Amino acid sequence: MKKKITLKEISKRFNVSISTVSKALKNSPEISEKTRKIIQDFAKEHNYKPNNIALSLKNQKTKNIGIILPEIVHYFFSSVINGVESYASEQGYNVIVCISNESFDKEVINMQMLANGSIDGFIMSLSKGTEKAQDFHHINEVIAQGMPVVQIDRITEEVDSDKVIIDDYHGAYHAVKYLIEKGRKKIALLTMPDYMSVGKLRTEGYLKALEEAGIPVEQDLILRIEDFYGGGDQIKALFEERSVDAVFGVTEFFAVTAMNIAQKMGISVPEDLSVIGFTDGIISMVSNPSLTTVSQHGEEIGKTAAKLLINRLEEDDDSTTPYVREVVKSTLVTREST
Amino acid sequence: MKKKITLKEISKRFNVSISTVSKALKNSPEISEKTRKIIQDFAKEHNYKPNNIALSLKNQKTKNIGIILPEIVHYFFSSVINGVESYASEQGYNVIVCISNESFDKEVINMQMLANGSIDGFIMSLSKGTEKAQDFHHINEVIAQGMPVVQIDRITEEVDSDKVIIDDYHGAYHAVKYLIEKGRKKIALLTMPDYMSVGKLRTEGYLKALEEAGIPVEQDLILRIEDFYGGGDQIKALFEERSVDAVFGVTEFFAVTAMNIAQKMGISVPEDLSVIGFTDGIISMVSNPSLTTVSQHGEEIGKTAAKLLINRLEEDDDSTTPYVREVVKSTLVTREST
DNA sequence: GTGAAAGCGCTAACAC
DNA sequence: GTGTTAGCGCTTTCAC
Repeated sequence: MKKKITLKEISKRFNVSISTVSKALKNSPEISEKTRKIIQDFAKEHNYKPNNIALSLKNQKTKNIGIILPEIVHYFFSSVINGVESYASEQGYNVIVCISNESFDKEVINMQMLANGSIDGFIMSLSKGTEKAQDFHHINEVIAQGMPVVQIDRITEEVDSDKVIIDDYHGAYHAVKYLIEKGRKKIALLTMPDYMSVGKLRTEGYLKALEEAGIPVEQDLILRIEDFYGGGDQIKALFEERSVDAVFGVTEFFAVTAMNIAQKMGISVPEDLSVIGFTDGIISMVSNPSLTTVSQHGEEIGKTAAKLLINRLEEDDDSTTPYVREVVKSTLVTREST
Repeated sequence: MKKKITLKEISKRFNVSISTVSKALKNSPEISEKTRKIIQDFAKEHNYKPNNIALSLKNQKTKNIGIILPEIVHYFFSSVINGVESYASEQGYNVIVCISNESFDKEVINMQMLANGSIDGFIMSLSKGTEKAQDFHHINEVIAQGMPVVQIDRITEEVDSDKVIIDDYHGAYHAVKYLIEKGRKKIALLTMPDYMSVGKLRTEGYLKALEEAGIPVEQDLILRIEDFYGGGDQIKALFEERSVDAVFGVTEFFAVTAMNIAQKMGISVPEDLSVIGFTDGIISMVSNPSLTTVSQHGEEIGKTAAKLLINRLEEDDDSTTPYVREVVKSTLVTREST
């Protein structure tokens, strides 16, 4: 078996027209049994497969979906891809992955590149840069061009589209409430700057839980960490200056970092300090002690988003299903750190 | 700005032919300055961009590269994607990601799906199933069809292609040698079954280091773990039955698991037990104590593979550059666990 | 300076 | 039962 074979070549081989071959391969009753058979046999033997590009051009659909994420070396996002990929491939779709690296510019370029026919629709989570800039024109443009977009996790209400999120607010609220029920009172919050949508919501959940329990909010127990893979110094300073009996980190990384710093300072976890993180990834499972976390169910988010997008792609063009907002429930996975 | 606009529509708008528009947009001197200007202005205003699919069909190249990996929720593989994506997007290529989930069948299906015109070439790492089955016909077939393949990490010599690997053998050898130099003598090996190419090589490196130091190999210090995210029971049994003063795990996960089990049994790391893992991921950084590892430089592997592939795609079809084998050096990153 | 036509690979309505 | 034709969007050669 060599080079891919085309309808044209098969048609030449048997001195018939291209359309005869096409029909024969599709088992059309228009074609005589005999002709069908020889053509099908030949095609099988030469492993004929229709060219995807030609089909895309003809059908005006690529059967590709684009997914744009801020980063990929991160448990949550890679499990999202996993979910998207698994549902998409079941449905005969391929997944084109672009990484914005948290950069607004790269996000814009990626979108424009893919929007020129390479894909049928987008699944995306906003980059840090985009959330900071609050500029969403690139997303609204592709939507205006008739290309469906499903926003996930880091979303904006400035763009009208399907959305899949977790209940960040309630997830955080329940985690902090759990700490309070365990008798903790001086609960530190390790969060992101407020322009990050998810950081803001999780912070609000924290505040709500404290308020409800009648615990006064102390601003110096709240650390806003700019660098998602940093914060060590700030955390250390906090432990040195204040007495703290629990930590709620809005990422897995923040929580584990806090736990390690505490242990090095002789603070034992969970006896002296309870720790809860967000994102139930591998880090949480292998940390020592293992980390109690709010599980984000990334794979389910990905699957849900893919389902929403593909449904929309397969429905009639003129149908005008309203946009939906799916909320995937987070769950508290308790382990040794609390 | 609405629906994507085509050359045809522009041509109608100005009552010129399609080819005139095409040339005008390409700034061809054949077209009068005046015509060029009005067409270009109109195109800019309507945000005209040529349709990628049409270009692909015309040029017989898609500017997409396919990457097939056994899994993605894994630091090494996601950093490989990162590397591939970053180089590819610099060069104007998109990346289509497929996940075989360690399954032979899914690997075959993915390859065939992509090979029908969706991409120009492959980057791939063999699934566990494929290594077990030792069946590589699907790969040889796409190569026979003229589609370049770059194998990375988990490779086979049964397929003649470009390859990018790390020096698994030497990486393991140096890690174990390091343990020996630290005075360790009863060094356990946590490895994969031998049909996994990388597991086999790392095992050989371990054996070589022992041999060189004159330390007899003890088979019951060698654990072959079938489940890449398991092995806890086997490890526990080992620690209970034998006295061990060091552990070399061929994955980060094996090493951290061993470390945690040891600590729970009251064995202190690194005093009583030194631990080294493979793959320098986030787990290693946040474990407590942090883990000494053999860094695999996934991102560099991805970048190198992408470079190799794209170079081959852009060279003349008839040029016959011999296949190369790039070896990315692994490095030992020492941390608290040794 | 502009346009017609062929071709990339495929499908489908319509002839014969 | 088989073939012709047009068309998806674009490029490019060749005519005018």
